[in-house]
Amino acid sequence: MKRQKASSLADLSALAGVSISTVSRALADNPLVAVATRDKIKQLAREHDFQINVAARNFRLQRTGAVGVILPLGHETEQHLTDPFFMSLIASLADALADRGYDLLLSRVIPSNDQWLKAFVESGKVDGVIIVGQSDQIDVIETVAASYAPLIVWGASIPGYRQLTVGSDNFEGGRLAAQHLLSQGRKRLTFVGNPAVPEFAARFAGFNAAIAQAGVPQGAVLPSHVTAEAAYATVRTYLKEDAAPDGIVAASDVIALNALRAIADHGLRVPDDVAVVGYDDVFIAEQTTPPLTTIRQNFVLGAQMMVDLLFRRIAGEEAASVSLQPTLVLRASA
Amino acid sequence: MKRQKASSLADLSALAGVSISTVSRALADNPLVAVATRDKIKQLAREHDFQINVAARNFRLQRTGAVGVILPLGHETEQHLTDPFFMSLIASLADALADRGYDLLLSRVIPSNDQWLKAFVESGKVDGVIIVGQSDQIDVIETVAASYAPLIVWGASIPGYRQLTVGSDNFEGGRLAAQHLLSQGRKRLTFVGNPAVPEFAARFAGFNAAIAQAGVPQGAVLPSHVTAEAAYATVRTYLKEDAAPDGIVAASDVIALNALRAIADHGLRVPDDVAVVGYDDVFIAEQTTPPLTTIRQNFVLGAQMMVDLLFRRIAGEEAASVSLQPTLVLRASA
DNA sequence: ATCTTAAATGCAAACGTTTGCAAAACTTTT
DNA sequence: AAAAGTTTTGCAAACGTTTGCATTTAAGAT
Repeated sequence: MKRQKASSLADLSALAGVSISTVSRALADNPLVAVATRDKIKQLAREHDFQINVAARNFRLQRTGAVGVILPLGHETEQHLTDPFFMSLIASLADALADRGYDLLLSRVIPSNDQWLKAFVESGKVDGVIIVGQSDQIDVIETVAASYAPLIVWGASIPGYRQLTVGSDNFEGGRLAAQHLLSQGRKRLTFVGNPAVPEFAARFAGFNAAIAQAGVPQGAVLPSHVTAEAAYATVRTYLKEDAAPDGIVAASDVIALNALRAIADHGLRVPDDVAVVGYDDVFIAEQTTPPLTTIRQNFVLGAQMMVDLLFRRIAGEEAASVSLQPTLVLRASA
Repeated sequence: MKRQKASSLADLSALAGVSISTVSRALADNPLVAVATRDKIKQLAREHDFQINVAARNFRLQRTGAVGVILPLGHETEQHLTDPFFMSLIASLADALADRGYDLLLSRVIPSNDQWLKAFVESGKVDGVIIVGQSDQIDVIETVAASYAPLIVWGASIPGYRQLTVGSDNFEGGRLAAQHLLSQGRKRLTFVGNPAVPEFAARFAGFNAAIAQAGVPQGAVLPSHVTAEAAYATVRTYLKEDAAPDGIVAASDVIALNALRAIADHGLRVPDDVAVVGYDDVFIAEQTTPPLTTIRQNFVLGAQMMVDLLFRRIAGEEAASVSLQPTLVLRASA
């Protein structure tokens, strides 16, 4: 009993004694083909462990079977791809796409001119694009989004912009963080993070809103860059210069991590002297010393939403931006 | 002056008044076509910003233009994809592949049976496969590697196995770590990590070799799992039970991170009471409190080597496994 | 038995490329 | 000016699918 591998519909059609068309239809469960024929062909396909040529199919169907996931590395070139939050998001995206039989084409882009997205979209390598993080490329994205529907962005939904976004409510997240510190009776709050990043700007706005409502003095902002060294240096310097804050809201867990270190190096204790609230709840957040109280973004849900929206757009349907609610995760740092 | 987008060789051939074949050859710099013709066609292609249909080309050439990057999630299901080391490696792989015009197809696999790799390879979706981490799937990999050449593995090169590997010299890394602690006069060393993971086993062996050579008592091993909680709990328990070690070599930075926390929670100081050496030098290693002394694996070089070897294999050439030398990075923890 | 309708199958084109081979267009040699 | 060579171009097939349309086969109605 020979069980040669059948590697094309033609092979299979020869084995079954029917035409290629019939085989194609049978495997696709097309009701046009008789049940008996269909079963026979499927059985044969199993026996000869037939795997359809995906490239040929996609070619014929004029699609690619892949979705591009792009990380624009705008202001913080080194940081992005290794950022645990983005990685977690990508992992979840890979899963969500795999569920639909699509592949994930990973691409990181350092925007050199404002044509990079257009070029990528027109390269025909993907059926849709997911951009992870708006970076400083909102306007570039907006331009392309105007004429290219299957494009989803992880980031902030900004009034007046039409790009389809999925993101957590950064304002609310910032508010939650500040409110938590305020509720502990802390009064000298500082926000660490670069407000030029749109996500961070929203978090900062929420932070300020909470402070305003509580009626304590306006908090300071330390416009730190996202890189590790920058965050550390910023906090370190701040602690030396200024009256010490009793609470820090960091724009990301990575920044918080470095704030923890700067505070420790300055001889202060967390959370006794200074409380720290992070943002993202990346997997190392519970492993820091002390473990980080932080604002959790649900990246599994986020990834699913993005993929959902993307396929709706690919199918030509309407879809609206989604905002996910962040939650406060209590650990030891605040 | 109309500048419609030309979307196929046919479009372009109509514009240039030559045949499709000539256009194809011209764009490929085939010397068969006259220089003047070639220049004209190339100019036209630029003007109408022609992008060749990659799918069609790959289909015709019977290749996919993609390389699969697989993360087998054997013993440590949750840990892998978010592990900063793997992510860094993947990022570098994406770059190295992009340089060669290849795409990266990300796939994470939870091995349910021993057919997963065979199925993936035979799916025809990729021209080659890079497996990141052997996990507990060495034998599965070995079976497929016997008949499928374009397969490269990040991991340990084990005598008797023929799979083509790129990896850092884990034995040497473990030795370096232990030696560093011994050179500080520390005498009670402990290794934290699960030796069932092949990479970790080699690191442990190097660790033991250094101890044997120094003539101090044999170090203890704490076969911790890689997950955060497990590592923390293991070290915490150990510190309570036993005479405290004065040096810990962790099998990874993530483990080291948790060791730091366990030590701090136990009321001991790093490095004064217990020194800690990590492994990998992931990006958070310099951001912990205190920053980690660790063994660096050069993932950029590693990724390039893997891609190099892969393309040699795809081209049908011979290639041999590569072992990279790890280096000790001195920071504050040891 | 013949005609009509329905169900099942097959034919052939198309997707956009690359490439072996044949043909055409130039060059050089005689 | 024809023959022989050389360079340049074009024809057509092929890669493995899917699918509109035509055709065959089976079933039902008269």
